[in-house]
Amino acid sequence: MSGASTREQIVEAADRLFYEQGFEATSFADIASAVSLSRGNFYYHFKTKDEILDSVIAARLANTRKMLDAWDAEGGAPADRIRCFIHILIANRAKIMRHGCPVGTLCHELAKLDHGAQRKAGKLFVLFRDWLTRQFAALGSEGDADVLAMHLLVRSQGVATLATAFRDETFIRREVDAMCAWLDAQRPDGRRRRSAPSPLNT
Amino acid sequence: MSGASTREQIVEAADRLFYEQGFEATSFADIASAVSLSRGNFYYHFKTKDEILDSVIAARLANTRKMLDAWDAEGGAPADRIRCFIHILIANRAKIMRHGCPVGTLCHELAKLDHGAQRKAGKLFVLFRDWLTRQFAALGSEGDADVLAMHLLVRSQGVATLATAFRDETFIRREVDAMCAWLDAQRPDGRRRRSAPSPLNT
DNA sequence: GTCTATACCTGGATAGAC
DNA sequence: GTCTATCCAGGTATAGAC
Repeated sequence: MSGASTREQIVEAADRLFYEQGFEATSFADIASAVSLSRGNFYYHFKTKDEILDSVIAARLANTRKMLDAWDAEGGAPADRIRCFIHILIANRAKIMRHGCPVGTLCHELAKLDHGAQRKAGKLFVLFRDWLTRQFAALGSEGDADVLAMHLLVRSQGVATLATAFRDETFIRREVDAMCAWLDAQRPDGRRRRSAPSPLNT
Repeated sequence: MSGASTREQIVEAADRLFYEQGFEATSFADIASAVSLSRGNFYYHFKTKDEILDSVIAARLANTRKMLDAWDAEGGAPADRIRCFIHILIANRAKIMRHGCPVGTLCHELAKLDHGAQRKAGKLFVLFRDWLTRQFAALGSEGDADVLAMHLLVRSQGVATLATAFRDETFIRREVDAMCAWLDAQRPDGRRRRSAPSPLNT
């Protein structure tokens, strides 16, 4: 797999380091050593740190689009697709407990730095928002689709933040279950599917 | 009001700057100039940056306790007190849209830095969690009180994150209303108070 | 394309005069 | 308690040899 160009390797390493350590705390030297490049040579590929950030965000946008497209292509019901989204919290729980959500924490950091890439990073959220809106619309909640999409984003972001603070896996699973129960209750025909009654879904 | 000691002024300025710019992005020079001190003299009051962070967190803990105690002392019903908590999102919406939640963003940043003060910062969340748990218990939901408390923290943190990313005040108000409606539904006697049916509270 | 060397700046931290 | 001067580490960025 020598296929990845140096540039791609840099972006991949920077992506990981920005997530794990934060954008500001990650130095050129960190990224360079991660891809076994000399610091000097590094500048052949990227002139400034902001340029790397830009490429990292572009890569995340592309990867996110790919993931959402794959979920669309799988051909399940809209509710199943939304459950795929919710279950990211379970699948990535270890990383989330240590470093938070990659999207949420990046947006927060850039906001504090008053960084120009804020808007571009925000597009990651837009991607999820629009995709979720389409799923809820397909589910039959045309009028409220965007409101429901934002609500689901709220809950997943909140879970990520508190998972980082409390490092409690049981808590994550409980909230994920509550989100799925809430999803089941979003049925325009008014009928709700209730298995075990949850205090979070009343 | 020359009452505030230099030390107190430093902590206050650092508190504000850590919130607005982040801990790492705030330099000694920033804090020193904010309180009109020379950089050299600064070290008379605080030896290291971590020492300042420690004092800032201690101050935030004290202020939070004071606020929660005040809400307790006001003597309203538990549900009213919880509504006070929820409405922080409205009261502080301008700052939240620019810098996020002071607690959530600090915990996130310290987690990325793998900073020793992580645990201490997490106590801010513990403070809110325990207080909310007591309110929900007083409301009559003894068994689920902590689960409900965490759920409310989840939603407020999620709203803060997305408010920063989207800068949408309408969204904040809508989610706050949904949280209040959800609160109204948390009645152990099974009766729900419904005014306008909301898609987020079913 | 890759390397070494280096200029330049900022930030944390100290010493010591006043 | 406050100041100036200063040291040192680390980070961004450039020049130029190979």
